[in-house]
Amino acid sequence: MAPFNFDATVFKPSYFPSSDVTFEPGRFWSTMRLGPHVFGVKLENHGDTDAPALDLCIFSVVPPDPAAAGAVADEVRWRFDLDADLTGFSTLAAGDPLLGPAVERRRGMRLNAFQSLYEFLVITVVLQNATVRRSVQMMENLFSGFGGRAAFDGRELSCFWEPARLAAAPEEELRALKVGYRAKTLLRQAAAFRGGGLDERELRCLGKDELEGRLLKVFGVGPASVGYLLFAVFHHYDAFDTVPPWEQKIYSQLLFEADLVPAATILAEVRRRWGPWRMLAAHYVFEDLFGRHRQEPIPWLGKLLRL
DNA sequence: CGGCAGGTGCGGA
DNA sequence: TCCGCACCTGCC
Repeated sequence: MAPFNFDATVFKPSYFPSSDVTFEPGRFWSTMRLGPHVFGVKLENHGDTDAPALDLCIFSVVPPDPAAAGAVADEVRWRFDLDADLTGFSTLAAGDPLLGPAVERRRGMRLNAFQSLYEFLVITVVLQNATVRRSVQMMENLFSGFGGRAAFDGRELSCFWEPARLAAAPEEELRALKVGYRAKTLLRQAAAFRGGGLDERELRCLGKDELEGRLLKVFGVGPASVGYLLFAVFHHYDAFDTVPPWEQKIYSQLLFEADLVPAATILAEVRRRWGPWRMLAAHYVFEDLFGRHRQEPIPWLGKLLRL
């Protein structure tokens, strides 16, 4: 679906770097695990924002059968939200002085979580109560302890592990990877997936409220993580019902030009301004801010980002 | 060296 | 339902 902005979709300035994905203008590489199989995925941009065209190349140790290749393609389509129709969103943005310029600069950007539900859950756990640098360190330690490496197309990237593999490890093995008290959470989550009690495909069909309830039952998932999951993994554009402490400071500046505004005030404001599009809108404003910060450092943001 | 970070589960009011 | 507290680790 047009408009589709390849570069703004595959590269999010606010995301922490991770060795399972890499990109350059017009190209994106990642590993993708589907059950026991690990694939290399390469995407190339062959169109432009108003006439999008993508080339997908799939790498594997043995040639994938058509069904497996189709499954990878379907996942790419879902994870980059390629079928999204953002017509209503564009109309909304046009009349908003904060959102408008951000959408103009990143027109056609989609949400992007190039991970499965289980994998993204691991990401939310390493984000908890940690600075960015430490999150990166924990994630990379987990890749080296439980994940693997896949070399394809002249690159070598990390890949995630199967939940069963991590679930079988003793807690000390995880603690040795410097994840601290998160070891218990990682073990319990992996065990939940090993048992097959959480089926991502099935969960995608649920409504937001029921889905949220199911996710909150997962050990280690609270209000902040569930918001990230609902938006990034399940594409609920309105999943902005909680503000984590560090984002509260950023939205206070963006929306009110103040140091710290109560969370409830921020939530009421984004509902009023952006309604059912509020998380997608916030995503645009956020990525635009971080993107501009990379080009030309924004002093107040620099102070908030503890590396 | 104590405080704190891109939260969460738990026990008690 | 709401609140206070502990929690790995590493930086400030």
